[in-house]
Amino acid sequence: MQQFIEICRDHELKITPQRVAIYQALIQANQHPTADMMFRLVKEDFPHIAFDTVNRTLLTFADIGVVDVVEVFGGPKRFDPNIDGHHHLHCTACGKIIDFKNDRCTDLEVPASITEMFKVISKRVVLKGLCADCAIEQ
Amino acid sequence: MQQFIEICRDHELKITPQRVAIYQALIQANQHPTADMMFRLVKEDFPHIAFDTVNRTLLTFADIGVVDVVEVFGGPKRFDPNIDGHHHLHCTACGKIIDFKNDRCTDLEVPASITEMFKVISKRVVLKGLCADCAIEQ
DNA sequence: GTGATTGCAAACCTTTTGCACGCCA
DNA sequence: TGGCGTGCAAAAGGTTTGCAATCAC
Repeated sequence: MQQFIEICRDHELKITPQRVAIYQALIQANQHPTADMMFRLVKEDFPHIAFDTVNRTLLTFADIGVVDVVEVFGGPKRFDPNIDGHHHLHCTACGKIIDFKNDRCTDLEVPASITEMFKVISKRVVLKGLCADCAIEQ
Repeated sequence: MQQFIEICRDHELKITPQRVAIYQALIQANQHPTADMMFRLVKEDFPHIAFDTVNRTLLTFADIGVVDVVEVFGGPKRFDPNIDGHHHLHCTACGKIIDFKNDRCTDLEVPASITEMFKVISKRVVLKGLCADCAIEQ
């Protein structure tokens, strides 16, 4: 939380009760929430908040690196409070996104032929398939 | 094209002029088009086609494996006529998606701890950053 | 002929925008 | 106090749905 306040100060953002509430909900959220999911979550502790505030705050947080906007295959944006280097499994049946850590993926070197023509900021391995629950049903 | 007809037959889909036109536009498209971009493109040869037909056909094509729906970070769905194993660069400034091939990425082994709990269908390395054009402007 | 497909329009959902009011610094 | 941030409402953009007419088989 102290860290969050510092990041806001660094970016000259005011510390408002709404931003604090959204940040707290975010670090509790575990399922790569959409803006709407975050809105419902924050509203429990902050009933008067507007959806619009939640959405704009999440975008602001993405700008300053507090959250990550993750890759999706259509549908609403999804946010990831986990900004450590990690990778994703996407279940094509239920839409769940599962984080995983793996050194072989994280240490994968981007070839020089790419870095010469493209300034790489982030790197992620994305796997599509079926999660355990959905694999059983099929 | 013969190949396309066979795939349709395999999936019991009728060969309609619309589907043929959309398929032809697709193999010419090079920039991971959205449904709307495809609609404009197809309309040149097929002025009377409805946006809806293009969109639904693309989703059907995705179902049968003729196109791939690619990962995006919000915004409209984007389709990829290139279904060979390859990887993506996403320019965060202009939104361009650039394909690249790289054996080290393609040969990356998914650890058994993942495949045991998740049925992997596809694998892709996704890099975010700045393309050459946008890197100059910054 | 029959059922899949198309075109059209409306509905739906998500995201964006403009503006007046309120609050943090 | 000044200007950023919020809440509200409307608009915009993309996708989905239902239905009648049409077309491929």
